[in-house]
Parts: sequence; structure tokens; C-alpha cells
Amino acid sequence: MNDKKTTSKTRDAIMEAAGEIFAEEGYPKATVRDICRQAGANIAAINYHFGDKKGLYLAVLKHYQEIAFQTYPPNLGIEKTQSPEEKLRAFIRSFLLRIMDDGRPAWFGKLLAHEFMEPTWAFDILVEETIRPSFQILTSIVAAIIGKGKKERKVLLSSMSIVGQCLYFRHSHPVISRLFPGEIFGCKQIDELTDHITGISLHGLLQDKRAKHQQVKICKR
Amino acid sequence: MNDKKTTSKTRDAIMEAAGEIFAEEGYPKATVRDICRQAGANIAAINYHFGDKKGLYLAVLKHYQEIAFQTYPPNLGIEKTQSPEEKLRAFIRSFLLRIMDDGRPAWFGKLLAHEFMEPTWAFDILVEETIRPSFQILTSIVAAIIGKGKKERKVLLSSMSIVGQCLYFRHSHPVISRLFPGEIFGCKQIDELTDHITGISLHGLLQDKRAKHQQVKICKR
Amino acid sequence: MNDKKTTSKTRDAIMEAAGEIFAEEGYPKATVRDICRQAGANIAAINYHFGDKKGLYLAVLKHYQEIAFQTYPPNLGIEKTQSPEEKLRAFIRSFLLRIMDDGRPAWFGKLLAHEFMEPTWAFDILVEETIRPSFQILTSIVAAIIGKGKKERKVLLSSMSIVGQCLYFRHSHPVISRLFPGEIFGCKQIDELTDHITGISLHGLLQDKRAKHQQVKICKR
Amino acid sequence: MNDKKTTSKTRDAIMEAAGEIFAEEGYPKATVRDICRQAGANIAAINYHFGDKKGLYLAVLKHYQEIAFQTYPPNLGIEKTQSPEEKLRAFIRSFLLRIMDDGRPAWFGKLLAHEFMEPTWAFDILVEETIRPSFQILTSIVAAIIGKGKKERKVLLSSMSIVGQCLYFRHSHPVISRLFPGEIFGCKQIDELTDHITGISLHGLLQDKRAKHQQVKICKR
DNA sequence: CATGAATGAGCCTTCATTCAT
DNA sequence: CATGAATGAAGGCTCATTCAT
Repeated sequence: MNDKKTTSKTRDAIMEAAGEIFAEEGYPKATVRDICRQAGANIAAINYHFGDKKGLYLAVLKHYQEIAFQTYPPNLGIEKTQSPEEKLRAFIRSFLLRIMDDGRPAWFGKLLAHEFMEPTWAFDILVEETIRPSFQILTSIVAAIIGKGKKERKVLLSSMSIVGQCLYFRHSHPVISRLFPGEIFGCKQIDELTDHITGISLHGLLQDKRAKHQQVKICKR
Repeated sequence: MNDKKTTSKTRDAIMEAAGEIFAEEGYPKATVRDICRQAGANIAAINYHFGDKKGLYLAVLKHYQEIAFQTYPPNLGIEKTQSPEEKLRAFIRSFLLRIMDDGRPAWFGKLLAHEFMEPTWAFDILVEETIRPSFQILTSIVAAIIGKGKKERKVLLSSMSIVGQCLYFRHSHPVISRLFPGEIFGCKQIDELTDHITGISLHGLLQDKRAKHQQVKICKR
Repeated sequence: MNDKKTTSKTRDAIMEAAGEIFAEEGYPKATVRDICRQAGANIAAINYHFGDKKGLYLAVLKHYQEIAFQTYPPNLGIEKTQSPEEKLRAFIRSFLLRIMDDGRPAWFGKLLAHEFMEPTWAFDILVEETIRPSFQILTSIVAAIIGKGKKERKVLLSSMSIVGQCLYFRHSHPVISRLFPGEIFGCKQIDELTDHITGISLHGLLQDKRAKHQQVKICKR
Repeated sequence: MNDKKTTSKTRDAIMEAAGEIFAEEGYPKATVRDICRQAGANIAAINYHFGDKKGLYLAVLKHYQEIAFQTYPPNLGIEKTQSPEEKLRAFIRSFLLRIMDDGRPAWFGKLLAHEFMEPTWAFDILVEETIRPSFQILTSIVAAIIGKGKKERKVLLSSMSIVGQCLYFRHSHPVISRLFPGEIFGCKQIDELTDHITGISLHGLLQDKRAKHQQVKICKR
């Protein structure tokens, strides 16, 4: 287990500070000086322990990815016996938990979010190691729900709709807090958000199945 | 004060370049050096015409907001006689156009998008002047669709779901291009995206109206 | 003439200081901080006027090359009517002047010398623009002296012997000043050195022509 | 004090790596990091075994000086019974071998060469312990060749001409490889170089002896 | 004997800004 | 109106060194 990372107070402190600052500011805006100041470490310690800023970022990414996947297991709590609808709900809830939770286990979510907005050189790694597996779980669930005959494109679009909603509830804090000062969408509202997104998405996905008699009303013109 | 409309070749060139670069990179990453280089202007010209980088950004914001509102009218092309469903479709299409279109009129959309994801000091201004009015149009449409008896909270959640989907289709390019190299979600697919998002959202919004006999199947557990 | 380099006090001061310090320390050891301190300029001035340390070095190289070639003309003071022996003497004297002179016009010689010992990225430029033309003059002189039938290799070796002697008289200062504190080989001894090197080289070059009856004595065993 | 001969694997490895790297890069450019990395040792080992970088350099200098003097005896393989001409040839050959040979015994030659061109604080030591004895051998040979009546100055100049040629053939690699890509002056051409330098120098030195009838042609003007 | 860890000084570069003309 | 010139602060990085075990 701990064969690779030689324990070190300074190293740990840097990882801690870097996790927080990278999560808060993103890779480009975060400065190693700030990180070291907050960690109470010398700037050169980063070179010693991680090589350079990139190495530190990569280490932080891997570290908090592990923590996140320990806290929220990779299978997203989905059991094979569940129905697709239940699986979708579980996926959304798990996804929201990962990206909305506060505290240390959520730093990975924030890091991921930053990479989503402004991809750095580390984005390719994240896509392959984290995003693709997760996205594949979702697409398979969606495919199971909307039926076999559907086109790949439709599955993709639908999956993106779901991810988009989840991510927005995470990123819209600055907007919402200004538009509706009272409203809060934090980790304590995850159940509500799960219900909401699952509801919207599920009915949206099933639209075609019911299209025969209901589509009329909506899109007849 | 009256630094607004003094026509000047240099000033125009800077506005042009700044619009493009701010839209592309966002406020923090964009540098006045790049802007001036592209505008063929002296660096000090920014100080002269706009005071500083902030002043330039503000001027750019205002300028392209005007252009955007000329190209995409503030009422989003929605006519009062339309049905709520048609209005929603119009809103989504208009919103997508604004954020996905290329060329000058779309720069404001991109600027907005950047502010959405990583708010700067200019965000408060944008929220009040642009986002709030637009968001209110959406909430009123949504409220009309899901019925009067519904709670404000539900309306808000639903509106956010719609906005979230639209924004995600705009910002997911880096991910999608890596996950599914062939798939493209650009300004040429706006009709497809409009159909998709409208479809999902509309059926999602209407879930409660049909909840009596259909909710059973979905959330039976 | 002065169309390119916009005159500027700071720029000139930096060129002056950089010339001295680069000549003294060589490119890698010289620091822009020292240069700016000595020039009484801000560090960022280097970025403004020359881009970066490399740009400054290149500018210094070009500038003092011009001065050196103005002071010691490119044809090395050789006239076409001179005999090869006289040309050799003129070349050696000119070469020594260039590399041993003190003061500003000699900085180029020192820069060249540093590049000779520890080539940097700028070495290729110097080889093509300065060293090759100069070396070709020498080889043609040498070829004329040792006769037409001789191999290229012999001409090359002989030319190198001459250059080697000249350079050593320039670079041996630290050694000589320690071994023989009284002896001095500076710019004031250039005539003596010219005589010496010309003598050695000329007789050395002509060895084969006299080989018939004299070589015996020397290498008979 | 007695830090000289405590055998230790790490110490030996550092000496080995330091010899190679110092020989290759010279004292200022070589970094203790590189040395330790190549030696597979910890950085702090240098402090432990040698005090600091200076101490290491000094130890390396002494160590490879010993090896060099074992491989190439201090008398340069010159026997007392040889003629001055033979002695000169032997000296040149020996000198070339020392500075051009590859492999461990030649490291000292390279270290010396670096000090020659850019003297460090260690130069004084080398001058007294190595250069002076060696140079005295050369001057005595030269004195024997050009005759007793000659001035010291002439002997010095001539000796420097010889050393200068040898050193140049060692250091001109970067230039020659660019000017004449095909030509090579390495350790395999030592015999050729020895012949060449001996030839040039010998005839050069003897110029005055033949000056009566030949100087006319050369310096008639 | 040896080493992992930590340090402070210094490197080059880039930024937005402001001065003076 | 406009610009060339200059500035101070801060960025990431690397160096030889030293501490504590």
C-alpha cells in the first residue's frame, strides 16, 4: 500500500493544501507559492517531493481520486439486480454526491469540474481513467431504458442531458446565490436533486415510448 | 465617463481583438499583450482608452451585449400568442444559438459562459443586467407548463435542468471529442439539440401531470 | 542605419552592461539580474527590448560583431597584391588584434572565445556568419603557401595550428600570470606575438618543401 | 583530514560519477544532483564524504591526477638519452594522449583543460602541482632545441605555441564538426596529430638557425 | 555510515500598469 | 490621440546546502 509515497509531514501538508487550492482555483490559477505558504513548507519542497507543479497536480489528482473512489465506490452503488430505472437513480445520486459533497473527498469532484471547464494537459488522463468508465455506465443504463432499437446518437444525447443537469446544479451556485439568495443546492439537498433529475430524465427518456398518443399534444405543430 | 463612443481606429481594433480573445480564453487567461498584438495596437492604448484591463473587459461586455441583443432580441423571438410549449422550444433554441453560434454576435454568449463557470468581479453586473431577465423569461414559461399550483422550488429546479442541458452541450466539446471522436455538437446541430432538449424537458416537466398512472411503473419501489 | 534599433537610454545601457558581462562570464554564467543592475535598469526591460535572455545575447553578439568588423575590417587588411606570406602575417596580426584587444571592440572576441569553449545554441550562427568566412581566408592563404599538390587535410591541420596558437596566447593569461608573473601577453605585445606565430607557422608550413635535405637531420631516427 | 581513503561503495560511486561529469561539463556547469543521480547515491552523501561541492571537486582532481600520473608517467615517457627532438615528439604525443584519450585515465586531462579555459578557485593548486612541472619539462626541451643563447622570452613563446596547438586540437571539435563535417580529430588520430604538431613546431623553432639564408624570402619587406 | 527531508537564495520570465513625450 | 519606454510584483523552477534521524 504505502510503498510508494514515503510518508512525510511536509509532503502530506502540501498534498492537503494543494488539494484544497487546486480544487478551489483550478490548475492554472493556483500558485505553488500559495500552496507552500498554506502548507507551511518551503517552495523547493515541491520540487523535491513532486518534481514540479505538474507532478504535484498529478499526484493530487491521483490521491483524491483514490479517496473519492473509496468514499463513493466505482460501481456507484448499483446492484445488478436493480431495474434500469433504479440504476439511473443510483447513478445520478452517486454522481451528485461525488461532485457536490464538501470536504476532502469532494476535492476530486472539484478538480474534475475545473478540468471540464478549462482542460489542461491532465485532461486526457482523466478522460480515460475516470470519465470514460463512468460515462459508459451511464450510457448502458440509458440504452437499457430507452430500448434497444434506438440509435447511438440518441443514447449519447440523453446521457449528456443527464450529466449536464447534474453538473449544472453543482456549478450554478454563484448564479443561484445571486438570483435567489434563499435557495440552496448543496450536499444536503442531494436527495431532492436526485429525485428531480431522475424524474425529469426518466420521463424525458421515455417520451418516445409514449409518443403514440401523447406526443400529439406537445409537438403537433 | 464619456469614454464610450469616441470613435477611433485603434479603439475599434482593440474592441474587436478583445472580444475574440476574451470570448475564447476568459478574463483571467486573456492577456492585454495578446489583445494588443492582435489589434496591432500599443499596449498603452488600453490604458488610454479603457483605463485598465477591467475597464476593457467591461467595455467589451457591454458592447457585445448590445450586438447580441440586436441579433437575438431580448424577448428571444417569443411571441405572446405562442403556447408555453412553443415558447419553451423557442427559448431553448435561442439560448443554444446564443452560446453555440460562432462569429462576432456569439462572443457575448461565450463571455457569459465563461462568467458562468468561473465568475469574476464582473459577474454581479451580468447577473442583474442579463442573466436575471433571461432566467425570468424561462421560469415564467416553465411555470406556465407545469401548472400554477406548483411550488416555486419546483419551477426553479426545472429551469435549471433546462439551462444545465444547454450549457453542457456547449461546454462538453473537450470531453465528447475525446470520448466519441466522431460525434459533433456544434452550431450546425442546433436544431437537433433543440429538439432533443425540448423533448426531454417537456416530458420531464409534465411528469407530475401524468403521475397518477405512470409514476407507478417508475418509482414503485 | 539606425532604422531598426530604436534608441533608448535603457536599451543602450543594457547593451553596454550585457556586452561586458557576457564577455566576462559567458552566456550561461551571466545573469540578467547582474546585467540590469549594472545597467541601472529594471529586469523587465530585457523582456521589453530583447524578448528574453537569448534575444539579448543575440543582439549583443550582432552588435559587437558589427563594431569588431568596423574596427578590424572583414578582409583583415589583406590586399590582393600581397604575397601569401605577407597575407599570413596580416591575418595573424588581425586575428590577434581582434581577440586580444581590450575595451569594447574586443568584447566580441571574448564572446567568440566563450562560445568556442562551451558552445551554446548561438554557436551555429557564429560558425556560419563569422568563423567560417574567417577560416576560409586562412585556409586559402595556407594552401597558397604549402603548394597546390598538398592534401586538404594538411591544409586544415596547418590552419588549425595557426588558430590554436593565436587563441592560446589569448586564453593562457591565467596560466602565464601564475607561472611567470612578470610575463605579459596583452594587446601591447601583438607585434611580438605576430612575429612569433608567423615565424613558427611559416617555417613549419614550409617544412615539406625543404624536406629533401633538411628533414634528415630532424626525423632520421 | 583523514577523509581520503575510507573505502565506501557510495564514496567510490560518487568519485566515479563525479570524475566523468566534471570532466565532461566542467566544475560550474556540473551539478551535484546529476553526479549523485548517476552514482545512485543520496545528495547528502556528498556533504558527508566530501564536505561540499568544492571538496568533491578537489578530491576528484587529486584522485584522477594520481591515476593519470600512473598511466602517463610524470616524465612523459621521456628518457634522458633521447635527443631534444625526440623528447619534443614524446612530450607532444604524451600531452595529446592525456587530453584526448577517452576513458577514465583521461578524465584528469579533461578536468585540466576545463580549468585552463575557465579557471576556478582550484586553478592555483593545479598550476603549482601539475602545470608548472609539466611546463618546465617542455621549456627545457624547447631551450635545448633552439639553442642556449636564446632569450627566456623566446623559449616561453615557443612552448606556448606548442601547448596552444595541442589544446586547440582538443577543443576545436565543436567548430570542426560544423565547418568540416567529415574531418575528425580524436584519440585515434593522435599519431597523425603528433606528427603534424611536431613537424610544425620543430621547423618553426629552428627558423632562427636557418635564418641566414631563408628568412630573406619570407620577411623581405 | 547513510539518507530522506527540508531549506533559502537565486535563476529567467511574464504580467498589468504607468510614465513621459 | 497615441506610443515607445520603463516598472514592480509575481510566476515556476533549480541550485548547493544542511538538518535530523
